[in-house]
Amino acid sequence: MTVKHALLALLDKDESYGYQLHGLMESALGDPWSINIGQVYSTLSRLERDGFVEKLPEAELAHDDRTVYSITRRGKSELRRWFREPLSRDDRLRDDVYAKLALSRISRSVSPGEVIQAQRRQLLKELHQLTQLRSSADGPNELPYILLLESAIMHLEADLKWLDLCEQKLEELDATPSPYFESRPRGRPPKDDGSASGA
Amino acid sequence: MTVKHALLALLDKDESYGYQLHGLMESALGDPWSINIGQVYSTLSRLERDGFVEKLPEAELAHDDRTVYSITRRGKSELRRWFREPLSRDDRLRDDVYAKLALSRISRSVSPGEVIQAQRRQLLKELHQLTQLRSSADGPNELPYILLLESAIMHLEADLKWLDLCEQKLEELDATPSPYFESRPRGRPPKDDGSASGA
DNA sequence: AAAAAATACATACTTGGTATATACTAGTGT
DNA sequence: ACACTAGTATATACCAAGTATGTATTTTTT
Repeated sequence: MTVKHALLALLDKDESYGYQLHGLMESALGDPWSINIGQVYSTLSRLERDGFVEKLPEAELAHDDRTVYSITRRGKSELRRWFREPLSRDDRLRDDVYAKLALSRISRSVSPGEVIQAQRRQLLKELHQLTQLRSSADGPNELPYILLLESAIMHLEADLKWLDLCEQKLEELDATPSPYFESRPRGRPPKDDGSASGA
Repeated sequence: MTVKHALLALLDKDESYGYQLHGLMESALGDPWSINIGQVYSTLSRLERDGFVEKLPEAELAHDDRTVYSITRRGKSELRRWFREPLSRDDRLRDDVYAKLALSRISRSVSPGEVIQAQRRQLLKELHQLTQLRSSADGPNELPYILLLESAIMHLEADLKWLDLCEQKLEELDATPSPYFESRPRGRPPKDDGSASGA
């Protein structure tokens, strides 16, 4: 979703063509947002299909080897809509690490403790790297980049605190015998052969 | 990626079929991870293609209308690999809200302040909802779900703190006249017509 | 002049995800 | 008894996002 609107925003500032948009996007949003050049072209053609951008007539072009796009009225209104609409963070409830941890309790091919430890090592490594970057990024023009780093750092710290919480809670669990993470199908039971355990 | 390994983990516990796996996945990982049933089948066929799972021979089936899969040796080893390998969080550097904020400074069709405010309202709303859920989820069997909620809450709080930081930094910026978020292409300059400003 | 790098676009492919079509079974109401 | 609804079960078509690759031209470097 965001790539689409990033291109719209860039085109809202000035008409442009695929290759240039690719560079603009990287310089506007930084390395982590630099996308595959091919994606620029496919996204542009989808935007054109939906009437958000249009090709400049060739007559106005200085170079026949470039396909220059400009934003349309529909595109501008879509962009405004996107800007005003806040982004939902409910995808935070679909966390990969959580899933892995939960699955590790089911599958027994690895212990949750191991998963937590390995994950913590990784997070500490990444936190270290980001902190390095953060302290070396001090130029006055780097404010946006610094804000991005701060964001990532804050979330990494939250991840680490959460791992501690998990470890603690799981220890409490292991002390008691009750079976958590019990997993059984919701619907009709497996019906192996017509035998025992009928409701 | 995770859906693939979730199915592997479930099959590692016990052989199963698509429809059942769908239910198992929901009861093991909770609502936010409940996926479209169609995705189970396409993921299973990809897993089969890659040799991670295989269909049970029909002879062993009690019901000819079910396609039961079991995990293979390759599948088990892939699963172990995934469990031991920590997940990278470097995608935290590709934050949608950050991108939106940066783009809002470029496009001028909306002010960064507005974006921050709208986003904060949204986050507060979501935080409220999660806090409600958190306090009503107190059954002993809900520990995993509680951990998930805690995680989401912690990250929402980080988001909110980050928005405050942004607001503050942007105010400092607006007080000074220097042009941040300057965006120019990296490569060859636009070459409009063969005229001024040649290198 | 030749080699390397940058510019520019397009297409094929993979993956993740949604929507939809189909068919069968079991229970429920009238 | 009949229709309706809900549940079980699979498969396919479709779309969007993203990667890899192919190709051609131009500019810069050696």
